[in-house]
Amino acid sequence: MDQDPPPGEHLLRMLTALASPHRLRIVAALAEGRSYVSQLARRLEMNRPLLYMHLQRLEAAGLVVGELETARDGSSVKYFEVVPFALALTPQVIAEAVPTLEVAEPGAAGRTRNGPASGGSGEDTST
Amino acid sequence: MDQDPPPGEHLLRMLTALASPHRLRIVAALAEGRSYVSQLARRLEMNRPLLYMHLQRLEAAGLVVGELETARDGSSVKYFEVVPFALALTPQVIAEAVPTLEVAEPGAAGRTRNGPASGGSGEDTST
DNA sequence: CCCCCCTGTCAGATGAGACTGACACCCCCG
DNA sequence: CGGGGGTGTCAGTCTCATCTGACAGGGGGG
Repeated sequence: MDQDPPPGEHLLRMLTALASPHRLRIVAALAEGRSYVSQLARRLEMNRPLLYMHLQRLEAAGLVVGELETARDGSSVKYFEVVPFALALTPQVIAEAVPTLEVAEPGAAGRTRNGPASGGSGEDTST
Repeated sequence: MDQDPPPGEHLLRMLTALASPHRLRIVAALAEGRSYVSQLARRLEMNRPLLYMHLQRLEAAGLVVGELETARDGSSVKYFEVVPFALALTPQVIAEAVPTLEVAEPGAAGRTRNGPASGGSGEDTST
């Protein structure tokens, strides 16, 4: 089940996951130590369902991991902790990752939005 | 003139600027060499106004710079090129940048949602 | 003169994500 | 039994970024 997500897709996923003040704050909070959903919701003063969604997004991007622990008393508590990721973001990295981005999805929805594109004017390869 | 944008704000701006397949593609294209708007629009097969907006966003984040050059014949061409940025993205960096994020809109919204102090509930410092 | 290439900006339609309140369910404690 | 956490999920609303077509210029060349 461990497929290879193209670098471009993964990069985009990480960026979209982090491009949100709430999610940045969540990561920062988890960087100080693991916590469970309800507690974190109180700490950050946000609704549980909302926090839940953000956590799922972060987890989908591989930035945090959640584990449902069952205490001895039987109560279930879902702990989250941050993954020690390290992403060097440079134009070079982006340039190498982009070619693996899926261009657009034809097929489904009948939007055959074919573009005549340019009229073939001066496409030069000048520096 | 040269004010200090808080690290958190700047970080968020860069992330939101890059969290878009189109903008990633633009950066990748510019990484191969400078280009002007119309040419880039043809190359990436997107509308000029749209590309224009994305370029402004990238420029606002300080990831690219645009310069309006006037050729000898008087025609104006706006060239863009990528800025050699290098951002190391780690939980640590985020944790340090987040405290400088503006919490929310001040003034309005009298949500004095002050925590009734969750009492002595389970605010544990467990690891 | 008309045609072509370029920049810059806008009102408006569209869609995706953010956000809320409520629900079903579990388990312990008084 | 009732109350108090905790998780997981849902339908619905609402805001905002995105995307499009069109416009108003500036300037060169056949």
